[in-house]
Amino acid sequence: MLKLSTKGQYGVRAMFEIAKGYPEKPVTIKEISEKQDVSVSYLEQILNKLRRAGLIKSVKGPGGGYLLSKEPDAVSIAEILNELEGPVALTSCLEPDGRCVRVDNCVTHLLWKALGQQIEAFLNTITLKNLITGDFNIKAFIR
Amino acid sequence: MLKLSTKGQYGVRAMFEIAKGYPEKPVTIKEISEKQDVSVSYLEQILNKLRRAGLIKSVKGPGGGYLLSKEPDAVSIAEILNELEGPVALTSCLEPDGRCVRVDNCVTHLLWKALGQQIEAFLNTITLKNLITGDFNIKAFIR
DNA sequence: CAATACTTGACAATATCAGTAAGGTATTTA
DNA sequence: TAAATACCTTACTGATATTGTCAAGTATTG
Repeated sequence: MLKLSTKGQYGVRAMFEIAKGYPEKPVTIKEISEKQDVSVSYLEQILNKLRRAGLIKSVKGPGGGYLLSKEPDAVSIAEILNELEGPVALTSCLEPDGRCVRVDNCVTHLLWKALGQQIEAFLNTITLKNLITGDFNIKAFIR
Repeated sequence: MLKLSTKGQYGVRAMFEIAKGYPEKPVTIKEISEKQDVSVSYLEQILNKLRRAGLIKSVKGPGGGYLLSKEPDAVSIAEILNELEGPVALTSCLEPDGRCVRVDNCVTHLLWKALGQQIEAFLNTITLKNLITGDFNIKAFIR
């Protein structure tokens, strides 16, 4: 249960590659495609969204590519996934524009909301820098 | 992102209704259907799985219905969702029978694994009793 | 024995996902 | 200034999973 879409997964991996070029070296789609084994076409869709959201900047022409807009440790996984898949919304009534007819007598509403917050909180603490250095601590979050 | 299927949602709500009858009063599908606004046919599929998994027992004949197999505070939300949707597996390579070709150089593998564990840990601590009394503490999990 | 309730399996409409394809636009370097 | 490089946009399609419905049973009890 609770699958992450490939767009989200690939997006994070693409951002990881771009982050490695920070702050100077633009990373091309082709490089990302080869290193992360994702088609150029598909990556274009993904990077487009991320660029429009301001997470990355593009540099055209030979020697061009993509650059991170801010420092790797200022980009959380939550931000990336939010742009590609929207916010965590375990049920449709928890979506930004969703309304729940049953809210008041819905015993599970609070449960899903709490879990969603828990997930967001986790993803907010992990950044691209953590991914690069590999030093995010699993145990810190489990109690 | 990260949607829960209706089967999982309805399943938890159905278990909540059944839990309210614990330990004596069998709860019929029809009652659940009316109180939780889910079709009888669909509930049959869901309750079937839960019964086969041993989470509930069925009593046939007039006055029959479904009963919880164990105490409400011994049934976690994780158990219910596990039966209906399988274990948390954010990516296909984290599924029970999945193998990841890229594991070794996959920077995100550990990340998704950690998040999955975090989610499972949360769901393991919430029980049907918590749902009934409404006293699960959100703040306890967020740091 | 009739009412009530559970059991099973087949099936279909939708929606979402995952990915491809084609053609266009912009920029830089030689 | 032209060729190379790279990004941009839109449309489309096949696969898969979800979300149920429907029909025809079987079992139990009052």
